[in-house]
Amino acid sequence: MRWSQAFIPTLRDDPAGAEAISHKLLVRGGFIRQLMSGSYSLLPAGYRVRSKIRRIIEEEINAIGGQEFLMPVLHPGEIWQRSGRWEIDELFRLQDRRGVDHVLGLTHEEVFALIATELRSYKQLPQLWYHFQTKLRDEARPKSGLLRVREFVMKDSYSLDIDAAGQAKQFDAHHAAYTKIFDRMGLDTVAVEASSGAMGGTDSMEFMVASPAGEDFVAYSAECGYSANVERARSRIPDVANGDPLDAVEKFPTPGVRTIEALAGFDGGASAENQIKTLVYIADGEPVLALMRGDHPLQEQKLIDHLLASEIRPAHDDEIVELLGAHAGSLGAVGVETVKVIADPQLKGRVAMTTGANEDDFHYRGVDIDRDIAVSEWVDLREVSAGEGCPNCDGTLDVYKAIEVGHIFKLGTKYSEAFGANVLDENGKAQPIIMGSYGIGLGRAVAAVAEVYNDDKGLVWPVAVAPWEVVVTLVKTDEATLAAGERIYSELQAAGIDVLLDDRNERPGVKFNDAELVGFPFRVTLGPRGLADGVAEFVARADGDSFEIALDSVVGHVKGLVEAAR
RNA sequence: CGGGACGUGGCGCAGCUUGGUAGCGCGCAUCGUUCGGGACGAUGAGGUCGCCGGUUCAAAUCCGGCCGUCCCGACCA
Repeated sequence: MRWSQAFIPTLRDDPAGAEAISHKLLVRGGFIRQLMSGSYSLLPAGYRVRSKIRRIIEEEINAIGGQEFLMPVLHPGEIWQRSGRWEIDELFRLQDRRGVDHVLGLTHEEVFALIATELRSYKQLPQLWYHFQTKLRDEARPKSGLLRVREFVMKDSYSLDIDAAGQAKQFDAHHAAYTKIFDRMGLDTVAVEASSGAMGGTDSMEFMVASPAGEDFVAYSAECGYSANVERARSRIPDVANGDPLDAVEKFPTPGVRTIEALAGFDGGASAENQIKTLVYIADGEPVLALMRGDHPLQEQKLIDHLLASEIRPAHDDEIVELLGAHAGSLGAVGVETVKVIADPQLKGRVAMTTGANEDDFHYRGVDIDRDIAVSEWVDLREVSAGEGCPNCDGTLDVYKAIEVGHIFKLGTKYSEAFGANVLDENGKAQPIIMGSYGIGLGRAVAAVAEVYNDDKGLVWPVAVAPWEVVVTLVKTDEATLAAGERIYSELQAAGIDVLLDDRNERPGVKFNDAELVGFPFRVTLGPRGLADGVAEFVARADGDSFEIALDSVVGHVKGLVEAAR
């Protein structure tokens, strides 16, 4: 391709309102343009990057036995009702001219499970099916350019097995393949324990790339390598000494006290670690009380995961009053028997605690959890913080921001049961197929690479995903330079290198700056000065070091570097 | 969904408080001089000032409604 005819609309200014580096640079470099909120057009350079990422994924999934499909994006609403996912807020629903419900797929478990009903025998398993297809999600808040969008292409694969051992094998194969895929893209990922959310299933792991533009928080221990999304992370914290127990709870007035801090500062109150925080949630329409130590934050996802709820929310004030008889700020679980009470294990064995009395402006002191509160379930609900102890070693946890670039799930039989995807086992008995699902969003992967590989001049693509591997920059477009450029350009092409010839009639500074903004890994510069001596200039974008190289050696040198880095 | 901000040539912005001629930088076109790190001069093209309504002799500017976009939070398979 010659730059004079290529559509690479570079911009001097950052797009208005953009914050994320990848967003700014992908727009400025002429890779993407926004169509509407959460929807981007890929321009030729952007599409080239995405295609290279797609190719890497395809190779690695084929290598573990994947068979490529292509499923529709428009689905009958009925299958989403059958799987129980019809109510998901992010689901785009629409009706055809007859008024029949349809949905735009936000993943493809339903459709693949439906095809899997054609499997008859355990002898046909295992299967590994995948496709690259557009997903549509009505996101509450699209943001950061390509990082969080409403329409994107995802590689999603689905494993089908007769038993848990088979599934574990395919799960591990994906784990290894994903590690390779991200490594080839130049991304340094950590696989972390994750919540499976409304996807269902038992186990899931997310592949995380550390980045300030990320939306997830990962807790990790440098000493043992423990890594978990804070939605799931556990930690070790010191025990708190109990105060002196009382024979019975004692109600006392606390006028105007509505918060943990206020009660801690109240004469006759209690420090935060000696308080029980009572949170009221509505989970799929049912109220539930979550009890935490006063100074501990609740991690909502842990509550969702435990309840297997598809939707939870804090209760509204009127619901709280109706349920407990008091407003938030005076709530407690003492004597509560009609509502499910879930307590964080940090409260286990605690006595002499203070909590709300379910009467405005009154609290109880001397609460003994085991004696006074009917805890239905003890569940870890606490969100960890940096500096706490690692649950697996003597080390300390750090917490960092990360981009989720891949997610792998063990789904179990949720979808196969919903669709009757069974096979006969060796005893002739029908068994539901055990499924796994595995996803990588292509656009987010492009953005993640851009987040990691950039500097103050622009993008710095790794060779394996660069839109073009080399740019041949002509400092002048006089006849001799143009001829030399054309010659090197066609030789590079013949050598199988992705090369762009910058034959634009622009000043050198403009060309150099554009080349750096777009982020070509290598640049070969030709000008009358060097040509007189039979040399070109060679520079690698990553380190910026340049040197002169004989014209005859250019192609060999570039070829060697590119092939080593692909 | 809660909070905040913004919407004016292709891009980035000023103008709005105090109503009256639509402006700047970049980009674009033509010509000339230049040209190994975002050149200079001259000429020129390009704008329903997000939309609808109201106030007014007169609205980019004041008022109301709506739409759109971004940021923070909530949420997020």
